[in-house]
Amino acid sequence: MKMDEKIDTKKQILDIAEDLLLDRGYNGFSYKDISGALNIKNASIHYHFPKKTDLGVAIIQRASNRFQKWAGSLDSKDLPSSKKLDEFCLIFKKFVEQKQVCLGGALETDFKTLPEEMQEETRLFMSTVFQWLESFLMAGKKKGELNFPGTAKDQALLTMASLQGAIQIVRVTSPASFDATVKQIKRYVCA
Amino acid sequence: MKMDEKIDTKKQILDIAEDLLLDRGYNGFSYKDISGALNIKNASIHYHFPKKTDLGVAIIQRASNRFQKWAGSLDSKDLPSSKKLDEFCLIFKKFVEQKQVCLGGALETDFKTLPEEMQEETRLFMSTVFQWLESFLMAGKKKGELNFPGTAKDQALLTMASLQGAIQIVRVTSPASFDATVKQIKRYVCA
DNA sequence: GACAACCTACCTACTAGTAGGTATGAGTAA
DNA sequence: TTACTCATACCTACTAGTAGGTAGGTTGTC
Repeated sequence: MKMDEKIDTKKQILDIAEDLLLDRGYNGFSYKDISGALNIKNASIHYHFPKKTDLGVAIIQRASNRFQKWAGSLDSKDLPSSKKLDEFCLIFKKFVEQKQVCLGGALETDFKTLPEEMQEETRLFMSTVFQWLESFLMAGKKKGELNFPGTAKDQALLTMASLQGAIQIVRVTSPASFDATVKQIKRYVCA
Repeated sequence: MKMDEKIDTKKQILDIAEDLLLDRGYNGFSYKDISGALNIKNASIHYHFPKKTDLGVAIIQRASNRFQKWAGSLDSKDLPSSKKLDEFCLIFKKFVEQKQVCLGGALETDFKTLPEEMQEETRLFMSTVFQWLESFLMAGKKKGELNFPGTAKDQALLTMASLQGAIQIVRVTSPASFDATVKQIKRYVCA
């Protein structure tokens, strides 16, 4: 097998495992689900990711890198803060369409059952997102484009909690309830 | 064995199963965890709850009854809306102290792996909570004790999503972040 | 004697994970 | 060119342990 085919399989495993994680939680999928979907054997997954922990850590790290790339790209754009906030909400909106939850929500709910390494990666990932969100909100307020009481940290917590919760609530209501929640957030912060 | 001992075991099973559900999710615990904690055998749990589905449904129904009793009791009290909102947040705060998530959040995250009956019970439970929250907010606004833009339904969605998300976020931050989120919600709605 | 509440003993299916073998291709060396 | 070596990426075949669940027996109480 060629080099690029090897990389491809590893990437496919990650893609499917990430989907399964956001669909059913860390304890809701097994190597069998992945191998079945890719038409390979369980042992092949163990070759790329010896332990399920390794797979879990890889998913979080990849998502973390993806977010940092996304954030860096958005920061360099000259857009009004409300449009940037829309972009942030759009990340979640994409999960809603597939009735998936966000990575943070999935991992936090399963947190107590996660191996230590995954717990640590989850903390790092969430802290990265929170740092970006807080400084984004702070900058927006400074520019007079956003408006909220309290500290940017408080508002970042509320915003993140709302989006994370709203995405889960969609599973017992409808995608429209996510839009309604976003609309309500924006009524508050978009001055 | 006496009647009340039977009832007691069944109640203990429910208590422990509910704790496990809020700790680790529906796929994160097994009959073994319950039987071990109660020093009984797996088969005894199957006597009271033939299928895990039956156990899951019973947990949700009990929580739903508990909430309706709670809501009925609060509605009959003559308290300012902001105090009543505090009481509602206090339900969640109790979970935070044990680093548990709320029932809705746990079930929604595992939703796609739940048996059909549990999915339906989850929808009913959440709809009960939402109905109460919406009419509570509406009444509070009418009395001039609460203040929010948009409809009471929109605000109910935002409030619920925030609390549900905040409780989960505690697992990667600290209990203080829950308090900060609640404070932020109240800055908006408590006129 | 009937029934409730438990038990032992078992089942099948699945879990993550391992040991060891094989096919393929790239790199080197005569 | 051929032949040897090596690593990659997969495989078969297996393990021990756990999952939810069942059949049928025992015990204590009305």
